[in-house]
Amino acid sequence: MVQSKTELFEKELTEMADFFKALSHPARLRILQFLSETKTCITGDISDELSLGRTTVNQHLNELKDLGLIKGETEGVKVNYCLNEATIRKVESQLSGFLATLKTCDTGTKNCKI
Amino acid sequence: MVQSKTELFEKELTEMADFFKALSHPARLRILQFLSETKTCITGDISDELSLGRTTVNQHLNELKDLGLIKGETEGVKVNYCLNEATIRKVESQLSGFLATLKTCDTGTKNCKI
DNA sequence: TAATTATGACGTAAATATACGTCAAGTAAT
DNA sequence: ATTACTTGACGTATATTTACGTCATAATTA
Repeated sequence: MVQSKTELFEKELTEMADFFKALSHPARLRILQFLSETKTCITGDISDELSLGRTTVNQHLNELKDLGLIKGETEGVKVNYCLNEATIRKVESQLSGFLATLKTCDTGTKNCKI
Repeated sequence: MVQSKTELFEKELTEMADFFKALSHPARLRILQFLSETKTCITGDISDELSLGRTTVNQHLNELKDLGLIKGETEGVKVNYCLNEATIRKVESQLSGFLATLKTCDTGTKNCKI
């Protein structure tokens, strides 16, 4: 029992950490950016855009999909990927909310060494 | 040469991803929260607060320090840890800036399957 | 000075993430 | 019907992360 201590933390923190994790790889950021830039639902091989193999990109897509950041709707053989703007807005407010509450002590206060 | 393809992405995306990665673990979020809540510079063992060993916490602290999210100033034997609010604000604006630009296509547009 | 305390450096086992190849199955085109 | 195409499932090698123990070192304290 060396690992997996995440259950020791509050659910909210863990959930937030999961969203940050989804955004912690340049390929996934690029995918989100790409889906947004094209202003369409992209079908099929996004791997042409990134310099990564199809299966790798698919893995990244699934991670984004699992967290609800993108949608992937099957249409025949192909799959249309779109941003899920609802979740993105939720994440945006949750994460910036967290960061916004982080305040340092005021300079001069007891124990404030800044 | 199986990995480390991050150099294939734009520097800006990679830098953002690095910040998000620093925030992708509940222990590190908890540390930031704790440093903020106490409104002081905490000296010494934050591991009392989390249910993690000292060396583990130290590792997390170093990751946060490497990215400039916290400061750790040595004072004798002890070390005072504080939030680095400047960097936190930078990350905050970077994050919301990135997410804010992510827009889906408009419903009804060609290739928009929403 | 000796004991205690605080921290850093180093090593390491287990877990997880990353990148990709291969195969299978379903759909569409010929 | 056969072929080509698109995707998902599975396996896997390598890299990285996580959690921690141990030892070393420097600074206090007794």
